[in-house]
Amino acid sequence: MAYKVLVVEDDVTLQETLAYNLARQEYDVVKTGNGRTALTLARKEKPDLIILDVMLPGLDGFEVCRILRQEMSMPVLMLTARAEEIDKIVGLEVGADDYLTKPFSMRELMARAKALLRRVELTREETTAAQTDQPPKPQTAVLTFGNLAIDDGRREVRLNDKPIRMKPKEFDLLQFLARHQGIALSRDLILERVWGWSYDGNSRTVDVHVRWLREKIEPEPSKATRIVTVRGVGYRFDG
Amino acid sequence: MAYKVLVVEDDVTLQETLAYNLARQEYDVVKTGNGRTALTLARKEKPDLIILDVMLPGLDGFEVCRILRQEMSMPVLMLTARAEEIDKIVGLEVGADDYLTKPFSMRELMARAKALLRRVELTREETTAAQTDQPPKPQTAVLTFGNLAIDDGRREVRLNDKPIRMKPKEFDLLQFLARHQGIALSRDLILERVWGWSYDGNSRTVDVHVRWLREKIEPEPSKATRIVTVRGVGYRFDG
DNA sequence: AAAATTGTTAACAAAACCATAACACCAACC
DNA sequence: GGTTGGTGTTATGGTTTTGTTAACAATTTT
Repeated sequence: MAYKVLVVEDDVTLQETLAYNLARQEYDVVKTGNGRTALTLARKEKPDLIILDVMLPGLDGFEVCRILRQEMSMPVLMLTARAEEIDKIVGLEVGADDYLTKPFSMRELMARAKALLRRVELTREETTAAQTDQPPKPQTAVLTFGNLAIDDGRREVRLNDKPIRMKPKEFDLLQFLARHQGIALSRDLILERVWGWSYDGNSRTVDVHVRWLREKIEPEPSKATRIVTVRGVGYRFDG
Repeated sequence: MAYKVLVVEDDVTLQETLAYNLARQEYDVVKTGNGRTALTLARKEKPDLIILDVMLPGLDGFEVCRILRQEMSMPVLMLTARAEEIDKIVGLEVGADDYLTKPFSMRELMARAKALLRRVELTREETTAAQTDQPPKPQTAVLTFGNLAIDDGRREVRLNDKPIRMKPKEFDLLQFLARHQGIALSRDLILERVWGWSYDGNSRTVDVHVRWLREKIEPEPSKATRIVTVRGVGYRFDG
């Protein structure tokens, strides 16, 4: 699922640049230039990460961070123009998780945001596994279906322990299908999750890729038993 | 005589903040953002205390600490962003004297630094006369993959027991890949971990370095089997 | 100061990838 | 049995990604 990022920055141009770049990474973006609104939004939207400027009209970034810290635990990345403020930012007093001093490169900001979100991912897996008593599906391990193994870490698919060459999209698609094994998935959903929401194209694309997948993992591609067609809907992966 | 403190932190701003605060306490400060330079400086300057960040480009803090521990005995205070690393830090594996998790307050850091230096003062008095003239015995943590050995301690790569000349970045890169053997690593991740966060350049840089590595460790560089390309992602080291 | 070494970038070549179109097929409904 | 709409299949050309080399800049060594 896409991460949600709250951008709190009163400089309109910077705010938009940030939002644009984050959106390009397929993050959901919520933005505001006001400290008080930031609090409201944070409570309502429960973002996975907050990018927070220090200099804000009204309630400043320090305050916002401090207050949020008492209520929630999402990581906060602070932006500041003054190096002297850093003590305060990463210190106990405010307690941000990371910071950047202006001017900063967008690349670095993205890298750091990504790093913070990686941390979220780890804890998220732990906690969701604890909550649901569903069969815990470790996202990192190897999905195995009989003689078929989908190895996340190596980004490799093996059939009878023999690695099979997969194109990137093929791997992503197979992984997505396999992760939702036994559920009929619509082409639209598949497109959205594997190709990304910004993809604007023909849903027949899925068919073609499914065909290629079948070629590689089905003994008889024309009589598919693993990736089954669900007429009127899309496809379903059966172990 | 004033104490000498070595600050190893790649985040320039934090590095400066640390240096500034230490200098205010009348300590002599030597600083670097690079793990390897840290080793050199430590050997040359023989500081009384080292403040060492874990996340460093190239040689990370764990390594630096581990290597130094075999040669010298000054206290090491480690900085980390992740609570999970603590066991490792204070455990035998790394053996730091103290640690702080980011974010921390400058006040607390200063307090701990002072405490560690107090300990130095005591031992210094006791042992100034009876110095050990035993040369440091570099113990080898060697990653071995068939005929390929990556010697952490000596910072040397051997193919069929014959040392191979490696540029620093090449070694760092190879080491990083080898440490995460069997996992597909994205160019972004590689850049972040080997070149550092603030690196702002082209990800093709990785390609070029990989090429050079392959030239040195692959029998047939164009048909790489050790450093495998994972299309759409990056590279993977297979033993 | 010259020379060697090293890291980075640019530019081009080569390979892989993928969306789409066009047509064939099939299954359900009338 | 024919029609219709959904799905299967294949080929293709444009795009993206990666490989490779060389040149340049920066650094270190001599």
